[in-house]
Amino acid sequence: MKVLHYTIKRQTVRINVAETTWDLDRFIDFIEANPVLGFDTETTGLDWWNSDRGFRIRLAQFGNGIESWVLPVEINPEFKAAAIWALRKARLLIAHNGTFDQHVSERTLGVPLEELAPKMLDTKIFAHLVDPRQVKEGGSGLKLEELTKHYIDATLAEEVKGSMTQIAKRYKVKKADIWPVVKTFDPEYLLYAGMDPILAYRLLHILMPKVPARSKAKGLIGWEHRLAHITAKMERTGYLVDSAYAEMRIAELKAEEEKWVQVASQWVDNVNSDKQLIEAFQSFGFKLTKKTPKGNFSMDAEVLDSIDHPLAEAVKKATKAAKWRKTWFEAALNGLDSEGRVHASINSIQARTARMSISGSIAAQTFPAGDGYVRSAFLAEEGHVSASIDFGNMELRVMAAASNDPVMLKAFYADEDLHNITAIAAFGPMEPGQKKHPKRAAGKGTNFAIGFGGTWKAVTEGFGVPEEDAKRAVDAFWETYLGVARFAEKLKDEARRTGYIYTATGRRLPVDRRRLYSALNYYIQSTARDITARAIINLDRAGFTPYMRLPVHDELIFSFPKERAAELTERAARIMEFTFKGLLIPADGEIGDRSWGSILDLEDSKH
DNA sequence: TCCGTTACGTA
DNA sequence: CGTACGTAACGGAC
Repeated sequence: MKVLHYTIKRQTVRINVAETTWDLDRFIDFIEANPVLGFDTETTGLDWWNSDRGFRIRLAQFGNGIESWVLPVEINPEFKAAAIWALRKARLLIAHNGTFDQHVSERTLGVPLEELAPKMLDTKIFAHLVDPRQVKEGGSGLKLEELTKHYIDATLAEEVKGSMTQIAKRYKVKKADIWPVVKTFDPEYLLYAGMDPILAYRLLHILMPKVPARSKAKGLIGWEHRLAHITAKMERTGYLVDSAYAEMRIAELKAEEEKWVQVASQWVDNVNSDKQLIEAFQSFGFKLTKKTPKGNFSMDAEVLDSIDHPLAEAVKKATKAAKWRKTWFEAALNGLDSEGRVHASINSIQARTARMSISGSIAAQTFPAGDGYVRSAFLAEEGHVSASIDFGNMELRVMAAASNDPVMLKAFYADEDLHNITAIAAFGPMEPGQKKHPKRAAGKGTNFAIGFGGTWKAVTEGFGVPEEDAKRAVDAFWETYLGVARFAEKLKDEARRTGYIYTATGRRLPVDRRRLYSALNYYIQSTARDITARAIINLDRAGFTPYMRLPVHDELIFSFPKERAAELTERAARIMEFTFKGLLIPADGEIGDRSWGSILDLEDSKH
């Protein structure tokens, strides 16, 4: 047995590293004496779905606040058996981003998600309930290193968590490539690995009392863990990829890119270099004016659109083709497992407002809307069809219900078009027989922009509404929806006094006092997220998880057996819909063919 | 090799 | 005084 020591704030912690089977007696004693354990794994990478072709677990670590054990499970099957035994023996397991370690445990140790999730406490969830802000927003951050720095010891965070960077340098590899090559008994690696369960254990005990009483009273801790378990099951299921379709699009986009790079090459040798483009356009005599926040000349789509020169068109088309190919189609193919599926990483609680995010091989939340161009690369199971169920007007309905605004509520109860209502308030009534107000766009832009915390400028820039119309519509909004105005003021006042607002689910959201106008948006966005989360949890209880593929903000994507698709879509939509403060948030389903994209290509699709 | 900046896709 | 994300790329800093 190897023993390492490290000092956290003058307190010595001990890391035991098992070297031979004889060491396991003491490991077993430790586990039996500690029913609540910090837990972590070290692996060869992040691609847990490739456990049948190269992905391996290397170390399994267990610990309390002052002592941990590192089992190099890769060198000894008895260590592996001991790790499995410990996972089963533990009453509670504390891990940071425990979802990853659950996937690893399932795929490499055979201990399924269903067994670990009920006793897992994830410090990322606790950290988010205490302070959801990123470090650059003035918060604690959500990564283990950031939390260690904020709550435990800055030096420790730098030394231990930064040590993998140093190790990578020593092995002369990139930081991302160190995981499979670092030697099992490299002392720095063992220290890094052995500290993680200690840090997770300590963090939980620091964070637990800081979780707001209202969050605890509303049961948010248990609720978020259940949600994380369900999204982990969605990750495990993965999404079937139509490789032939992706390959076809890749070839098409490559040809497109080459064509336009060729055109651009008369003037620049790199279409992605803003520096070269600025020089080129200036040399042609174009006067650039738009600046970036840092004061450089801007070279975005708006600027390129305004320049009447073949280079501008070539740059737009070449860069777009390259980006679409790499970001969506090649990412999907690169992430394929041995069964032709990709596994997204669903961060069930991520944004300031707790919105979920999806990263990795299916950046679903950034897929181009409007048609099925990208989504057609993702398929329902054999014999299944794709279905999408989304909430209708969720954020505006939340705004209406939360503020109890009589005008807005009346419009929703009477099933009237709220964008028309806002347009009428600003510009007068519609002609008899008209379905759409001639200035409905200004009404729509205003309704959305206000929800974002915006002003008339947002309506102009974001929705292409003339300045005068935008100003008039925004003024009319606040004069018409007095309940919304009062609610926004109430939230601002709460934020001004306390630095926080609370949502109906008991979530506490910090609001920067210099940006009080964002309080309304935080409330709405976070409440909408919680309504989606609630839907996911209720669908899970009703047995729908095997059919669920991805959450996309106000929409859930499913793979349903073809013959039962209509019935299941209807049942799922009824489970999803929710009455928030007396107002129904309706859910509506659409069924396509095999691919996700086919839903958007339906003739009568609302997309 | 890392990181800040920029651009751009979504709700 | 326009919210929240993730990804790709450049180019200067190390």
